[in-house]
Amino acid sequence: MERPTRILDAAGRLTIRFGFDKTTMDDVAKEAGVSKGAIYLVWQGKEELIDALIEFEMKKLMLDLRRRIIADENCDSIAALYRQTLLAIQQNSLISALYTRDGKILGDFVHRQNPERYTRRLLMSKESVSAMQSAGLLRDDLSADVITYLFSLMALGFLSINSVIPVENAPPIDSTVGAIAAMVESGLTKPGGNRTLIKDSTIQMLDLLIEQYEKRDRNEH
Amino acid sequence: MERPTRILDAAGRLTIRFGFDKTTMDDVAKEAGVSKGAIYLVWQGKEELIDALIEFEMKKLMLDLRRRIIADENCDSIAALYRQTLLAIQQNSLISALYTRDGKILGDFVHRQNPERYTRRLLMSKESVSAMQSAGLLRDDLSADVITYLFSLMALGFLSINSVIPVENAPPIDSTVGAIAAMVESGLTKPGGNRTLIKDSTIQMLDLLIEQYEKRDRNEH
DNA sequence: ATATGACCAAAATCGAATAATTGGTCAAAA
DNA sequence: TTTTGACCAATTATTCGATTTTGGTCATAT
Repeated sequence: MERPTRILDAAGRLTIRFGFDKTTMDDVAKEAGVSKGAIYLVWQGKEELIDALIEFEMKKLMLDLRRRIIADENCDSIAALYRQTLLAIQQNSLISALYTRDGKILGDFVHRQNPERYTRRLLMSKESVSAMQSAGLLRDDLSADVITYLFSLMALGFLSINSVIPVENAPPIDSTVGAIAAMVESGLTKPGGNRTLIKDSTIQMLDLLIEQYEKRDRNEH
Repeated sequence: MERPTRILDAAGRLTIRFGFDKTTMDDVAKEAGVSKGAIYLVWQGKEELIDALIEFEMKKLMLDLRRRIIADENCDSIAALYRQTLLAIQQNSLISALYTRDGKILGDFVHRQNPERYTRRLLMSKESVSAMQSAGLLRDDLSADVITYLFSLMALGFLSINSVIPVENAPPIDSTVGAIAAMVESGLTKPGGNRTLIKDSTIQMLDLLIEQYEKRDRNEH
């Protein structure tokens, strides 16, 4: 594994355990098995390292989501897509924390910086929802804005509910996301419509995003 | 207005503004226009006052919800019921904070006490969901547990999303709850079924709960 | 009977001085 | 050239006594 990647990996591990605040450059260096100076050979400072870490995790998320969608042969509906998206985000503690604004992980760090910088909206943008409406895949008696908001709201609830209802009282994750997907399927999508392209076009979009991350990586070194 | 009620009112106002921690007994007395001793004539201490405040707000919530359901002549579906519930909770800052575990309002106080004491599960219990399934009102291909969880999860998302997406970027509340209700209607409920009793039986249940609060009030003084 | 607010002990807060840690650098080592 | 880790200024954490605030009481006033 490349050295910068090893460093980001270490930074990620420590950030999930201790949060941005309590993770020091020294810790990262030690965890990655390199000297502190080595970090500064790649990034300008802690802020740049964290930015890179988030990009790194976003890229990991996109790759994971891509893998999931390809593996799921029934992934030909928006509901199924949404379900894989939820599962992928939930697996990535850092992006999850970023999305739910988990104070434990974000700490004061993001608050001191421009907090807007550390918000991720993730897929299901207004534009794509709008496009899916036009394609007859989503019900169109609700505005694209509201549907997008609904997707965000359910994701937030799903990702943060375990701090309100302890996991031992919660149903298994699979049945929860399954139920969300079932509700979305019959509650937000439109029967019929041309579904054959959903999977392919989503993967294409993911490829585009992943390509962008890789291009940025190359430019920065 | 009764004096204990005036005190609870003052306590509520201050708690919403400053949280449990920063609200002192002196402040409450001053805000209520009574002496500090007067509070201790009614309650044993701060903890008891806060407990009473929460009961008080829960009762207000129930009364408000009752009023809403009666006023809404189309309130003959679970979706419509859920919608009024969300609106009612959202209007009550304190219960809302309790539900979402808003650290800003709860402060260290509830953490020092038994935190379980300060969690409210609110309507849509497993039992009532199960009953509605038996009555053919909710789809039964999803377990009552999961549907209950879904209701909790959406409520949590709805009540806490404004700290993730700023209100200026959010759709109006009415259209949001409207969309949630629409999604629940076609995504979780079953077409047909005997709806005529939904409204009446819910009001009956609320009356029972409200009666319990009033009985407890009478016993305590 | 009822209500008050001065009063008290305990807890929280402040402030300044001290100690420890942190992000970042760079001369020296590899 | 590439990498290191001792080093530094600056920020942050800690200590601890002084001060203030807080929850709670009760002799007194109404």
